[in-house]
Amino acid sequence: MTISQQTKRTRTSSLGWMIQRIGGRLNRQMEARLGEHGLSVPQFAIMMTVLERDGLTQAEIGQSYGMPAYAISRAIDHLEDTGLLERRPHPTSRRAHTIHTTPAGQDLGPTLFGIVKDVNAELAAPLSAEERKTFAALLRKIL
Amino acid sequence: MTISQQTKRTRTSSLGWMIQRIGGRLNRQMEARLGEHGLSVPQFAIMMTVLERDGLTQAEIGQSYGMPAYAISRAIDHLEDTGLLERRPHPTSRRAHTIHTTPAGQDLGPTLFGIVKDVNAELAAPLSAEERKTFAALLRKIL
DNA sequence: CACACTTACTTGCAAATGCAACTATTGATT
DNA sequence: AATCAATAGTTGCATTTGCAAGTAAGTGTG
Repeated sequence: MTISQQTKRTRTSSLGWMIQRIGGRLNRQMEARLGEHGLSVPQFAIMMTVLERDGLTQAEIGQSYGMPAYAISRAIDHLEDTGLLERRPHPTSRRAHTIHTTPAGQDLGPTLFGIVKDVNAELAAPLSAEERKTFAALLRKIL
Repeated sequence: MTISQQTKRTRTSSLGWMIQRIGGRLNRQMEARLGEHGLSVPQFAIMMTVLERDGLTQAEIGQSYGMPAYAISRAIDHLEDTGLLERRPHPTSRRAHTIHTTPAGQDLGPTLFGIVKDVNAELAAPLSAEERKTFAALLRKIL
């Protein structure tokens, strides 16, 4: 087999390659939609985490999304600047902060859910209801 | 339903969210493995494309991977510096280049295939042979 | 309580990225 | 042939990212 054929085979049969391409497309779509509200994808991820559970520390947010501490730190800087989140002193530890949504942050929730819903609908469009269930189950196994 | 529950639901039931997380993990694994050979993920993608078909123009490479022209331009700068690829004048157009592997670039092929194979094996590990086929078919539909 | 060790978070700096503007061709229109 | 638009590729500049080092606070051990 030639190198060319082998490469093509490696690429077209690779689960990872396909996931990366789909992920890239997804990312661009999310960036486009979130950009309208001045949010980046990492900022959005943090917003979702804090909307789900108010009062987490930065370290806890990082763990829940697999994001390095410095990225959390800087993303929250921005989110505080734009008034969507706020840092408050941790009740028992003086070095930690707890992170809370502001009213404006709360208000943004439904918009964010809507974006996720739209992007997912577009993603899943080529699949039947049955296939979507199967696909979700397989993703959950891998995750 | 509270905002918290709604957020959790949005996150855990979202195909896109899961794909993003898997994609991120995949990316970190590839970065770690490729880093040993001084390659970034985009550089790797270009190497694979050129190994598959020698003599493409930069624009063609960009289309085949959905990468903007400036990224191709700069990635090839690096790949030329490290001696894996080379630009040659296009036979009919004086503004385009054709991109070719050097002997060193050819030699790297098998290593790259090996990395893709390893990372994919790890990714697919939680799935049975049957499930892998199903998963690949579903990914192909969405791609 | 002094010591080293870990944890929580921040920040300086270098490299990577994205956008928009740029040069140089080529193609299309008249 | 002269003009205008589109294409191929590059580059300056601002923002983002990642690493490594920094500060400050908490933990554990003798």
